[in-house]
Amino acid sequence: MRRDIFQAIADPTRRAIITLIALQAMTPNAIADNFHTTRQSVSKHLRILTECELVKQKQQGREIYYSLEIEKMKEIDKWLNQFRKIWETRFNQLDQVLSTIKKQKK
Amino acid sequence: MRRDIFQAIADPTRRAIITLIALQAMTPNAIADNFHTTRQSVSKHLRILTECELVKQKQQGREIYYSLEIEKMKEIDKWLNQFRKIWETRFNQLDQVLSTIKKQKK
DNA sequence: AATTTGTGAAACCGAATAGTTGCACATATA
DNA sequence: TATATGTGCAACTATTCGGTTTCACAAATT
Repeated sequence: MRRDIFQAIADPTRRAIITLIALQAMTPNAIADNFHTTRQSVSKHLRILTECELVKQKQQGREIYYSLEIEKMKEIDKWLNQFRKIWETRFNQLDQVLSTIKKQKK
Repeated sequence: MRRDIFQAIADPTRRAIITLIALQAMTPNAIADNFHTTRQSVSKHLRILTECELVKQKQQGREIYYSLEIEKMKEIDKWLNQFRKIWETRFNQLDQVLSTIKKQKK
């Protein structure tokens, strides 16, 4: 049972949930109303999101409000950093390297 | 057969492949040498990465060099933008909204 | 021409996944 | 107290996934 942030955002429903609760905390029922799925299904997604600490909950009587753990989202951004360095470079390094390899082989 | 970029980067081996070929194009065999897996397994991952246009290939005789389609990576960055706006805000908006909802209910 | 090498793809398998159904439990409300 | 509501969780099912094995084919090498 792999439970990392990349596996968590792989599912489109979970990405939609994340976007939905990013700005305001919501209950599972309220979240489910926004999709063509059941409350139980949303509950399962929330469990997965909670397990990888992407989401936090606040009990409010019998209702549970879920909201995004925004700090955790930075981890994706952090992973992207290595590629950001590349795409910020003007010329196409990849083609350069490729032709370099080609030359070395000859 | 859902084939989007988020599902593509969900697998840790695929993320490793992406990192590996980000700076220089490599053949499937060369890639496989870097992991504890078979060439066929890598080939399957490359197929998935190709299907969602994260990777491009260049035939070189009987060898095929795979390299990262760096532009495609920007799509993840683009998706992150909506959250970047939030985490760049100093105070915690989420708690604010939550207490607002609480007040409205009373 | 025969053999080796690099590759894609199909068939198969065990594990994981998303969703549904049903149940249990706690908190509201009548 | 009885009923309605909000929720988590377990069991089940169909589908997908990652990996292995096997085969086919084309390009190099002998």
